[in-house]
Amino acid sequence: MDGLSRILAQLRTPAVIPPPAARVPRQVERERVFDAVRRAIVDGSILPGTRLTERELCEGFGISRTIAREVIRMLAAEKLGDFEPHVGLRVAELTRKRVREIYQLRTEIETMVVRGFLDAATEVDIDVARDFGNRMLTAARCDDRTAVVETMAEFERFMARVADNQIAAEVLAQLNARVNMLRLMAMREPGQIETGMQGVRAVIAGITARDTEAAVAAVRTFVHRSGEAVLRHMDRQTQPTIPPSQEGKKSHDTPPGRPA
Amino acid sequence: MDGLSRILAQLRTPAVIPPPAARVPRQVERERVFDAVRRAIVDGSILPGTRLTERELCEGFGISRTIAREVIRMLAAEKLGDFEPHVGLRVAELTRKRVREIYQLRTEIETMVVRGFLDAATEVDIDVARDFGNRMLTAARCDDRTAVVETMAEFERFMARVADNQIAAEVLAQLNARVNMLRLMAMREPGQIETGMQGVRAVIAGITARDTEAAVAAVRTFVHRSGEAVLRHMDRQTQPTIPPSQEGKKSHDTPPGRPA
DNA sequence: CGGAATAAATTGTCCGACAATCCCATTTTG
DNA sequence: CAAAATGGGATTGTCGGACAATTTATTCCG
Repeated sequence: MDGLSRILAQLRTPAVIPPPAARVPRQVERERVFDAVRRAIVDGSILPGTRLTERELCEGFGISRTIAREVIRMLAAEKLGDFEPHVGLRVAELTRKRVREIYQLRTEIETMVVRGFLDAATEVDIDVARDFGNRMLTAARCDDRTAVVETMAEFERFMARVADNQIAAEVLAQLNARVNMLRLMAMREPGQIETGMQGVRAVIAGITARDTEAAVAAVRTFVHRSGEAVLRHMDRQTQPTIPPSQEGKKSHDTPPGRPA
Repeated sequence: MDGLSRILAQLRTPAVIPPPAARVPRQVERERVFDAVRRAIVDGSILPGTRLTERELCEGFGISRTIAREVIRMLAAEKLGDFEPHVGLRVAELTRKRVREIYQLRTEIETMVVRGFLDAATEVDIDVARDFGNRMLTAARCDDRTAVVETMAEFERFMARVADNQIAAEVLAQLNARVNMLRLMAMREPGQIETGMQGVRAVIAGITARDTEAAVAAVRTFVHRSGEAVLRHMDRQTQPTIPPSQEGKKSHDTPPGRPA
C-alpha cells in the first residue's frame, strides 16, 4: 500500500529553482507541503477515503513530524479531511447529502456574487468576463476538463474581486475545494460538458447584456445543474446494481456502503 | 504587556474534573487549548490586534511548542487571526468592509436556513423555535448580552439542524465567530437590544405562522439591521472626532488608522 | 537626528523519546 | 464454533532541546 507514497513522492517540489540571486524565499516549507497536498486532494490524485499518516507525509516530502502535523491540522481545519484524535486524518468522502448542501449554498453565494459583479463592473470587466467565457468554451472543445474547472474557479474569483467581496471568495473557494474532484469526475459523463457549456453561454450572455436577473437566473440554473450532474455521477458510481431506496429521509447521511 | 498572559493563565482549565471512573478522555490537550483560546477570542477576552506568540501560549497553558504551534495553525485556518510567516498570529481586526461582507453573506445563508427550516419543521420544532424566542427576550430583559448572543447562535444551529443542512451550519458558525465580539460590543449601544428584540419577535412570528415569506423578510431585516448596528458602533468607536470621508470607494479596505 | 550595526526575540525546522491509544490478529474461553 | 481476552505493532499525542532564519528592538556612530 504505498501507491500513496509514490504519489506524495512525486509531489515533492524542489526547494528552490532559481539559484541566481533571487529574493523572496518567503514561502516556508509548511506552506509548500500544504499547497502540494491540498492540490493533490483537490485534483483527485489522492482519493477520498485515503488515510494520510504522519509518516507518509514525512517520508513523502522529506519533512519532520512537526511540519507534517501542522499540515494535517490545516487540512482538517479546511475540512478537506476528517480528523479524529488518535486515529488520524482521512481525506473527506462526500455523501450525497453533503454535496447537495454544498451546491445549494454555492447557488446562493454565486447569486450574490453575480449581483455584486454586475453592480460594480466596468465595461472592461464585462469584456474580461466574456473572455473567461471563451476560454471555458475553448477548453471544453479541447475536452480539457481540468482547464475548464480551473478557468471556472478563476472566473469566480474574478467576479468576487470585482464585486469586492473577499469573504464570499473565501467561502466559495473552500466549498469548491471540497467538491472539485467530484466535478472533474462528473464531467466525464457523456454530454455533461456540452450541457455545462450551454449554461456558461447563458451566464455570459446575461452578463454581457448587463441583465442582472437573466444572469442570476442563468447562474442558478447552471450551479444547480452542475450539482445534479455530480449527484447523478455519484449514483452511477457507487450503486450500479442495487436500486437505492433511501434518499428522501431526514438523512443523518449514511455514506453509501461500499461492499467489496 | 502581560495582561494577555494573565488572561491566558485564567483560561487554563484543570486537566480532569471527573476522577471517578469516567470514560471519554477523548479530548486531547490540543483541542482543549484550541477551544479555550477560540472562546477567549470570540467573547472578546483577547482583543483584536493582539499578538499571540508561541511562548505566551506555552506558558499560559503549560504546553509545549508542538501544541502551541498546532493551535496557531488551527486558529489561522479558521481565520480567527491573521498569520504571517516569521511574524506570527495576530487576532483578526475586522474592517468595516469585511464586516459588511460577512453580514451580507450571513443574510443569504440565514435566508436559506429559514426556508429549509420551515420546509422541514414539525409542530414541535415550531414550538421549540418559539421557546428560543422567549429565551432571547428574557435574556434581553435581563440585559444579559452574552446570553442573548449565545441563545441566538444556538437557535441558528437548531434551525440548521432541522433544515438538515450541516454545511450551512458550519459556515454560519465560522462567520459568527468572526464577528461575535463586535456583536457584543454593538449591543451596548442604547436601544440596540430593543431594536434587536423587535426583530426577533418578527422572525418568531413569521415562523409561528409558518409564513415563509414573512419569516424570510423578517430574518433579512433583522440580520441587516444587526450589521448596521455593528457598523455604527465601529464608527463611533474608532473615529469619534475626525469626520470620515472615505467609505464609498472600491475600498481595498483601509483599516481605520489609529494614531496614538 | 537619521541610519547603520548589533542584540534580542520570535518563528521555522529537525530530532529523539516516551506515553496513550487504536488496530488487528492470534489465542483463550464459554 | 463463536465470543471474549490478550498482546504486539502501528499511529498519534506530547514533551524537551537544539539550531537556523528572520523579524523586531536597541544601540552606537557620523
